[in-house]
Amino acid sequence: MARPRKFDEAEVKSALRDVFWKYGFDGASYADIMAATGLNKGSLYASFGDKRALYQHAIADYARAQITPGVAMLKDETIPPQTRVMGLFDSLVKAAETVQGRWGCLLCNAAIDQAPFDEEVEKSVTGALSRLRKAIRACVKGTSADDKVELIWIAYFGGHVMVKAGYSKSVLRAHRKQVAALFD
Amino acid sequence: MARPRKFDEAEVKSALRDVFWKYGFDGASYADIMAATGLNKGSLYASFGDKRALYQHAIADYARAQITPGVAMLKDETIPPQTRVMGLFDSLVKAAETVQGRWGCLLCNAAIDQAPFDEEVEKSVTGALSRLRKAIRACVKGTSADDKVELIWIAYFGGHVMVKAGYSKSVLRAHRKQVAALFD
DNA sequence: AAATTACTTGACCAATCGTTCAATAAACAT
DNA sequence: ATGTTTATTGAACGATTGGTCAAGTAATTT
Repeated sequence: MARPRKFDEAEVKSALRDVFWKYGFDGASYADIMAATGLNKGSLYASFGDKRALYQHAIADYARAQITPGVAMLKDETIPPQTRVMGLFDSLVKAAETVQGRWGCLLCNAAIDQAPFDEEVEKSVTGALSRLRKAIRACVKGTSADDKVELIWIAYFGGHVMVKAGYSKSVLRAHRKQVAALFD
Repeated sequence: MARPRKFDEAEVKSALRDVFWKYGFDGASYADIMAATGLNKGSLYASFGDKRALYQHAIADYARAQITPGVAMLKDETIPPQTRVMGLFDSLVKAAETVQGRWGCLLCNAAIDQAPFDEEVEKSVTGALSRLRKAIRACVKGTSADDKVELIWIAYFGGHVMVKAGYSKSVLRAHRKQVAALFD
């Protein structure tokens, strides 16, 4: 062993997550990244690799912090399935009031503007998102369940995007109501 | 009068539209723009202004080519209101099969990644999109009409985004069906 | 304390970014 | 045909991009 790292890896990763979340891959410059992480390029390269690798770390951290808890909640069998799904939209409405929430969903953003041009990103993003989608699927029973899941999914994905595009919470509320109606 | 322009202004504008549509504002380099338009930087600057001005031209051309016809169709009183709205989703499904359609909607893309940082873009985009939205509003009557419009709107906006993100037509079909159900 | 190991720094790289401009070319008016 | 006006060209600008690396620093081991 020799000199240990000065920084906290988890903190750096969540800083990476935030900076790419806010600005996107192209929009985030090394100046932004250095400011957010407190590390300079050399350290970033030595520890994590190039910019695309940093982006992958951001994606992984977003999945850990946002998707995994959501999946866990959707699998919580102590709650009625409908309530679990609605919980997803409750947190979406709540997120819309926070600074980070207004940046949309990092994975959805990545799916839109990076996945078409980067196969590695495409893999990570669809991997994480499909975990969430499958968890939703398990909460929906009955006739035309697949159609319902599609609608819930687009409501979730689209909801994030609408928030990022600046649409007000009332859009989300109407949306949430519509998803609730699917369970009647 | 002196030397006239060698290029066709409408052709250049639609080339601008396509290149920004496909790559986004940040993603489109002057190399791309020059290749698409056939003009070099100097001519572009002399004729249209800087890059943001080019982007505004692209937005205007997209509105002319895509939004205005949609608004006209929505106002066509020879057709039942419901059919007009469904026509919007028919063309969305059809667009999903074309190359350009898979780039999403230029205005929605702009609303997501440029409008938050550029007030001029924000104005143009919401201007054009709200024309469409108002035309939808006029097609919806009865109780909770506003809620229905919100849902149609997010279906339209979100539908474009989902296509750009690579989701298959089946998503759109389920979505279309859901909008149709609003009219029952 | 000395040696070893690895992290951090900041200068530096080539490439590309958006932008400008002087020089050239072309069409109209006289 | 000549002069005027405008369009086009392509080289060049400084700034910034993502990426590299040798030198300096600091913690651990012997």
